[in-house]
Amino acid sequence: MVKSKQELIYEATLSLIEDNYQLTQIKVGDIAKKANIGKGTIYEYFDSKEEVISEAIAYMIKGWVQELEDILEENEGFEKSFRSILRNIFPMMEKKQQIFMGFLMLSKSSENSVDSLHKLMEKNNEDIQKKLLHLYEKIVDKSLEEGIINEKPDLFDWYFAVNSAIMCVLIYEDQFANQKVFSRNVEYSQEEIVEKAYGTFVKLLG
Amino acid sequence: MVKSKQELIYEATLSLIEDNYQLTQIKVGDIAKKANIGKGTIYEYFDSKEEVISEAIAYMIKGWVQELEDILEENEGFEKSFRSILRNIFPMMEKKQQIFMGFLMLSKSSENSVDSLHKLMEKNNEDIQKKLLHLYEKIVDKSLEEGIINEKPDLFDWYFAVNSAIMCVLIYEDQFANQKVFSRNVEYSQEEIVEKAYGTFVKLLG
Amino acid sequence: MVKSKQELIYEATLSLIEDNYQLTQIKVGDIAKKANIGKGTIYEYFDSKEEVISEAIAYMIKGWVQELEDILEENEGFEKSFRSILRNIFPMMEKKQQIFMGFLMLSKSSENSVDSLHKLMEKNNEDIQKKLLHLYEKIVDKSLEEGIINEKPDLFDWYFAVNSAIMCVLIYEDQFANQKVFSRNVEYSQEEIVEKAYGTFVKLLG
Amino acid sequence: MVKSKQELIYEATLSLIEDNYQLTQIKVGDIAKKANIGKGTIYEYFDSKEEVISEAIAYMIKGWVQELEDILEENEGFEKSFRSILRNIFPMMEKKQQIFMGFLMLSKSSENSVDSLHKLMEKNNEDIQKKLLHLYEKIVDKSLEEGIINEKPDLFDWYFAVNSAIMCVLIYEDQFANQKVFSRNVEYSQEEIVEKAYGTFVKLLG
DNA sequence: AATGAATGAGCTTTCATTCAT
DNA sequence: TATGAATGAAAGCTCATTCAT
Repeated sequence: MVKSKQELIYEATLSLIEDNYQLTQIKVGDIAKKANIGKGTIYEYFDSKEEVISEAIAYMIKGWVQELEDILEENEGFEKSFRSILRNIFPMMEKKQQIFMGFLMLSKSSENSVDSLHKLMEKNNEDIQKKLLHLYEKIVDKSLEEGIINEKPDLFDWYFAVNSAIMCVLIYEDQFANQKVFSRNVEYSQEEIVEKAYGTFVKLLG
Repeated sequence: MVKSKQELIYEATLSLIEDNYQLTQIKVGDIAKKANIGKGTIYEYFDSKEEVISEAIAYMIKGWVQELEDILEENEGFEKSFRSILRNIFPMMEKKQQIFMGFLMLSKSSENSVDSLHKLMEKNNEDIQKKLLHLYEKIVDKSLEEGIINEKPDLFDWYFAVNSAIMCVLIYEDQFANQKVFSRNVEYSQEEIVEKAYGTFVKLLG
Repeated sequence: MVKSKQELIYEATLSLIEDNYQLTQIKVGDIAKKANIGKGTIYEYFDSKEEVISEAIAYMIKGWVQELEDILEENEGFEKSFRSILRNIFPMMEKKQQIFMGFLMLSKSSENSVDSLHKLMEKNNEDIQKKLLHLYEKIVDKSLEEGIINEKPDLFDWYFAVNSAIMCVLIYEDQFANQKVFSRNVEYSQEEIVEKAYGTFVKLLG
Repeated sequence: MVKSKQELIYEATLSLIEDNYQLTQIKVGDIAKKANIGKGTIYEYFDSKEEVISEAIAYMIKGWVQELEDILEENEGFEKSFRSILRNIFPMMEKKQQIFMGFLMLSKSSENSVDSLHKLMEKNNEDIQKKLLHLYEKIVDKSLEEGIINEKPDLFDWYFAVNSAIMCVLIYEDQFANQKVFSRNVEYSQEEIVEKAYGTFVKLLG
């Protein structure tokens, strides 16, 4: 299938983010160059640089959330599904940590922001937050069905529990993996971290 | 006591951040205006705008960590101290969420960053991370002394536990307080959240 | 009769001018949209945007001059004809004042102009100027025939006299009609202005 | 006396207009180069390119009107003064015809204009128009005092009379001087044109 | 030491023009 | 013949930094 120009532009943008550009210093010219198209072409499809970036990110995140939902749909048991989800966080983290963490914490912080990039992102944020919350709830409901937890806790509590499990992976990857902490290597296998993460959920809600 | 020029500049910068400027769009001119000094003066004390911002942030965070350590030093019991720490997160969040969350997740993400602001921040990050880890460990050690937990867990585990407790406050403030989630208000009192946060630590390590 | 593509393009262009676009900010895309044709099509018939605009204007002016000449051809007496011409200036002014005034003063001013639109216009100017002069002369000759004036004055004098009569209408419409001048309304009926304009010619040459 | 930066910028702009740039295609970079200053400097003194150009023109015109008023103040008799004014039009025309004619016809034409340059000009136009009208009235009043005309005509009539006299000079310079019209040279001396122009005023109001 | 006027590199965006279909 | 997606040169404007005072 031929990629639409939009997708081409999204992917060029995301690949710049992978190259560790900070969002705010991505240049339209860079995107065009990566995508092998003219600068002007970008403006045929988007109204501004900010729109390109914010939509590219939304595009990526929606993809991620979808991937994780697909895992749930496979109708394996809760534990298997959730562990599989956690395991899938690793490759997602690989290159796009900032975005990943940023969006897990999609926040009202930029509410009064003067920055137009952030203003535009908020338009997508609500939608993404909804999708994410929906995914979290599916996870929780599955654990309920299987009796892993006995009774559905408050919204905040189950949100925080799922989030913490995922955070476990993120924090490990972001701050411990391949690094010395207190001059000590703190290395675990991926499977060990998944174990800890899964355990976090159970401890918090079980 | 007379404020040093540096401090004057730090505070002007931080006050801009409180005004919800995105880091990357703070202008040297704005800082100078806030500080009531000339633009040129800033360059007598710093080599670049990036240096000003990153050091201002480091200055703020070190202050925060110090404040939290001071609470521990007051030699109240563990539970009282830790709850007091958690309670102190709220005002810190108030205006500087982005920074706060950003630094809790001080990460290797910007490792290869093209962005010079982030490059400079890393110089301070290691130092700050060390201070933070140190604070976390003091917390954990205190809980050990009092038998709240029985045996010192692995570095990653205790780090994650303290971090999760703090995250509980952050996530509540950032994503639930004063907002509808799933069209529902999910309001808790500050004390209820402190309760949940403290409980998180206990559940994870207890 | 089917309109030629060229005419279609001229009319789209002129209608943009009526909409009060400044000449220099008319976009090829706007013309194409107005004309309901593709942008590329315009370049099948014209070499550049400037050519389109300058020829559209020439097309319009030649039309005007022709209209005025037709009035003279009707073989009414001089006074009736000239008054009729003056009366016909009003609707011409309506929407295209800038053009109208610009062309009455078609000038050598743009002689060394760097601007390519004006360079191209000059190609048409000479032709239009000739037509206009010819019209003026016909008017003067008619007045001679009827003894309104006794003897044919110098070229500059009769040109200036006809021009002043027309200017009388233009200046009234452009600067007095529907406006306060010195905080006073200075309103005349169209017929009163025609009277003044006609009188101007007679006073200057009679 | 040292020229203010503003004046420097005005003069650079006006000198570009003398070089026959069309207003709309003057580049900020050109102005800066002419003025021997950096592009950025211009934005220290003006908010936009349009502001620079429109204020430069207003600056020039106010200068002209002042020059002509000064002549009236010299308290020579009417005829001498008015002829002197007319004589002074020639050098003003020399290089800035477009502007000169444009402003004599300062018009409501651009009222609904989409073009921001013209929008800004209008802010100055009213002021300039007032000054011009004031000058015209002084001329007329002087002619009244000396009995050149018997009774003060209507506003429109005296405005049109003075304007026509000036137009006589302008049209001669713009369309006849140094040009062939109908293949004939139509050359007059400057003094002959002043004679015709003065005569126009007298014929129209006398 | 402190300043802020001056700078110009570097950015986003526009739009006339081309050309494959 | 007609098209409009693609282009990239060109322009306005911003702002970190310098440096004469």
